[in-house]
Amino acid sequence: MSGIEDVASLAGVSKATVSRALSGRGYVSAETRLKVSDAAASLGYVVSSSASSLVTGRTNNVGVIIPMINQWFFASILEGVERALLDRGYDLMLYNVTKTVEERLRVFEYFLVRKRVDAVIAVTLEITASETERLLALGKPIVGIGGPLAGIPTLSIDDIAAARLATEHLLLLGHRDVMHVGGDIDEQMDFHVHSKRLMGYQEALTAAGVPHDEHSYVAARFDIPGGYRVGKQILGDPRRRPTAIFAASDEVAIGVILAARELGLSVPDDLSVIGIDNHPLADLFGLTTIEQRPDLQGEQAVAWVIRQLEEPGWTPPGEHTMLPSQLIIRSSTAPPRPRTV
Amino acid sequence: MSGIEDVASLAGVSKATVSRALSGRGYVSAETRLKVSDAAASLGYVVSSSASSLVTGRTNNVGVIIPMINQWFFASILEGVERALLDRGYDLMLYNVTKTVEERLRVFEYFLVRKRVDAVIAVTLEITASETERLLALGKPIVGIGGPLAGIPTLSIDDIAAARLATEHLLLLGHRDVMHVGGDIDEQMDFHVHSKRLMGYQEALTAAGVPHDEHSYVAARFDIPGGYRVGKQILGDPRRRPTAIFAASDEVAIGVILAARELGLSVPDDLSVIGIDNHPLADLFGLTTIEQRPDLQGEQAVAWVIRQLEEPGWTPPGEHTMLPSQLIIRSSTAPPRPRTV
DNA sequence: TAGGATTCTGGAAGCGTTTGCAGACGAGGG
DNA sequence: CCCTCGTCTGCAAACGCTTCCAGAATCCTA
Repeated sequence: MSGIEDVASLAGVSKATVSRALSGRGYVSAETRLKVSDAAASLGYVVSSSASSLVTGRTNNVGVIIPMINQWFFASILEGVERALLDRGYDLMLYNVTKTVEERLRVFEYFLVRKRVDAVIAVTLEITASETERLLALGKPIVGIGGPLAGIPTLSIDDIAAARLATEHLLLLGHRDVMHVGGDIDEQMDFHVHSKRLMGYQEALTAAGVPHDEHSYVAARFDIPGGYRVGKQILGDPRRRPTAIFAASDEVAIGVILAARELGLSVPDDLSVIGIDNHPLADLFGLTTIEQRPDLQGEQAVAWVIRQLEEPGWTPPGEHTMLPSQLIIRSSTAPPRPRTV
Repeated sequence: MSGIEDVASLAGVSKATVSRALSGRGYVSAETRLKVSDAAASLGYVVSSSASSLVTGRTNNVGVIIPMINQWFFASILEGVERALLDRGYDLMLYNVTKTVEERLRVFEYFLVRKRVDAVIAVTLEITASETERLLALGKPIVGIGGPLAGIPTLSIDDIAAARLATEHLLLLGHRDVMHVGGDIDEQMDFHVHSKRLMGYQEALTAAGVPHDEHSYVAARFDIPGGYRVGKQILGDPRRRPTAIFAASDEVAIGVILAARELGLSVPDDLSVIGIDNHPLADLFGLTTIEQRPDLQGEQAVAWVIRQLEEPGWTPPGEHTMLPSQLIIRSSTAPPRPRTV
């Protein structure tokens, strides 16, 4: 491995000039710049990032804390973040933080603090006050996806509005017996998504004067099998069966659809189903849904974090930014079948 | 941020001793070690990894090149790799390399070379000879998941054997009309998985003396909608319809099952379906499959790479290691329905 | 008790960059 | 014609660690 010294002597200039020529900082004549880059290329020289970081204090790394990878929402965020970071010449350091206490501790106490990252993107991180404090104490830009989260700028869709929109769609079709299959409130891995979607659902019903109680909401594991299991349970009992279900995610919704099919129920004739996400499988199941784009959320988070890095003093607009989401109507929702008296 | 100097003066020792005490290298008395770690803790000191890397030449980073994240197989590998690396105190640098030529170039020419990683794990990387050469030229440990790949150690399941096993299971049940829905040979994102699974299928049929031709194999996009589309196509035509389908992945198999259901066909009464993976959804669909554990493959790759790092000269056993995989029988396969004459 | 081996510690020399400072040079304005 | 200003370059001092080396203290062993 050749160092800057070798390039300097080959190009017939000093190390300082090589550094300036290659980094584009400070004055270098066009002619010298060319000589230097030729020399560097012919030697296959690349700057040592450790040496460079040591003096500049910048690592060109961004740490990403994410609770899981193997799920559409999270994987999409990660893809978006990765793409955006690489585009801007930053590297991505991945920290998959699960529920385990010791793992969380390790990441917070140890990894993030070692001067390895310039900034942090925290994805739906349920975080304690002391952890927030620790992150802020780093003095590094940090943006959360999800939220809101006291003290750090976050972005997400407006979960309440999205849930309201979904529920209103069902109400508008004429449904009066709408159940909500959501995530377990006690088990939300993130910033209260589950309770916010439940809230939006309740708001819509209340506004429309449609009665609802605690039996209108059932918790499910947040994936297809989870939706399936709850779907089987709810739909198996004809007296309990609603005319429409608002599922808190497309995966749950698809599980419900599978359960309905298995019970011989037609969607949407016997049951309307709506979800949230616009998951890649939504189209296959004709699922009406509220779209969100986690990849774009990832890109946005990167943009903010980089902007803070390159323009000190700048801060993201507002504590919690809500991205728009829109209704996509497919074939899983329809007016309720006229009641056979 | 306090430096080693501060810790040294607080503990009343030299920088050298602090370094030794904290890193555990060289002689330090128990008493001094304690003083030093107390001082470090009270100052919130952590070593600067740039400074440390600069002198040791080690970054404690491992680069992971992966073609996609949003798919069970890849996400699982990534989770396995991440967990294993963090456990050993290494950080993970993520490079999501898609098909784009310029992106590949950028990663190979630029990112990996900047002295930022100690080793590389390449996941199902379809790689040119010159790229391989470039990777090897880094002189850094590198392990591939997938393979084989000339010159670098790789690991994967034995795709041919797995496909053979799956096909044999169908043959053993008495099927003679078995089709294969696989990936597009021309589009394989990785180390010839698709052609190897096709080959295993053909081998099994040939060995059993069951005739097969180019019409026995149909290419599908490698996901649920892909399997669904091809399933609709194959199963829609009663004259063409086989009694069993071996799908090259569980996602494709699930798509086929969905198509069959939609056509009013019963699985397994009218059609047996088997896949490969043991995807989380396999259980929900009662899918018989050949299990593989991408997370363990990831962990294994990490183990090899770290061992090479910590024990110079050691190399993984063999060029291409094949992991065992096993048949999991569920309800999607059964003997063919007796022919109604 | 002497002498070597072992344990412990500090000084100082790097590791490979970036950057402040100063000097050199040419151009342009008064 | 002199002075200033903008451009260009090199010297040398960091940046914050690790580690070689040498010296001191302690412990065994003969």
